[in-house]
Amino acid sequence: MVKKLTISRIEELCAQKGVKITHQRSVIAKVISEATDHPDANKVFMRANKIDNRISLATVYRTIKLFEENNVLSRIDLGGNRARYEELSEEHNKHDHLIDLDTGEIIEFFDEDLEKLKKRVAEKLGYKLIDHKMELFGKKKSK
Amino acid sequence: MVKKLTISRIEELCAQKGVKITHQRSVIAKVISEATDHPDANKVFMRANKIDNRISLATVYRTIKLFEENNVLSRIDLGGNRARYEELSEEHNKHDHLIDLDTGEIIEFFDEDLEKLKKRVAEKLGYKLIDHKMELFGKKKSK
DNA sequence: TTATCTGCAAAGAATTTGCGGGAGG
DNA sequence: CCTCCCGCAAATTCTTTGCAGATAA
Repeated sequence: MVKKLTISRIEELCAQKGVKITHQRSVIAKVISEATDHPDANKVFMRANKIDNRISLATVYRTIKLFEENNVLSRIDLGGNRARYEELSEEHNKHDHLIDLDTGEIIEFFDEDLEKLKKRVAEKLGYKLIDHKMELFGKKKSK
Repeated sequence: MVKKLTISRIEELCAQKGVKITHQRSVIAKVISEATDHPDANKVFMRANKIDNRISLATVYRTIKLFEENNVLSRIDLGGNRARYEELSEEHNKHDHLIDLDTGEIIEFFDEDLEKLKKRVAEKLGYKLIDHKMELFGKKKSK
């Protein structure tokens, strides 16, 4: 054991779901929970490894997959090849992404009407909406 | 020259945009235009290669990239690792995807209100909406 | 000819896996 | 001990590229 880290939301969720939290998993969870930039696996690795250099890239991948399978983490596609990740928010915090095509900046947003409409559209097709992903790509309007 | 193929919509678009159409590009365009299953690069290769075995996987990748850059093709993320593709529809035909979580079936749909709302949400954030991707994941409601 | 395009095989990048050693019951 | 976990390095998988010949303008 190295030191006790504050418990991240991901870690809480894991506890709820019965996913065992080891030291490295805890560090990886913390890194992802605290990230605001939707890091890819390698970024997560670098940050986690900086906190504790006993953490390997393989473990980062294994852990991310474990988290994904247990729905405490979500993979997002922001164009480009590598997968990027973010903490899976609670239902009422779930947000979408708007990517600034000029700067690459990612704006998170939530729109109640949009969420309702998604649900309604799925219903109309005979489906119960379980999950969804949406990315808007836009350019800032010069005032 | 082997034989004259019917001209696909992708090919038309290329002509419009001044993208040179070679024999292999024509075959690849045709394969993608006619596909209804959002094939990945390898599937496109196998189908194109079946039509004309002078077509290599490298060319498929190069051509897909060319098409993507010229906006006659769009890459979609349906979960899983590989990129998948579909013909880019005209503006008024642009659709989203609903993925059946039980069967993996992909349902294409278009909802006018949803499109308008997306645009409005982007505006509200100060952006002009250029493009967007949306996938809904749901389960069929047992009647 | 001159520029562009292709196939092939090799290189790269991202992700996964086999294996033997470790950590914690 | 027993089981699950981890680091390491090798293996896979998907995609890109260098090169020399083929094609087309």
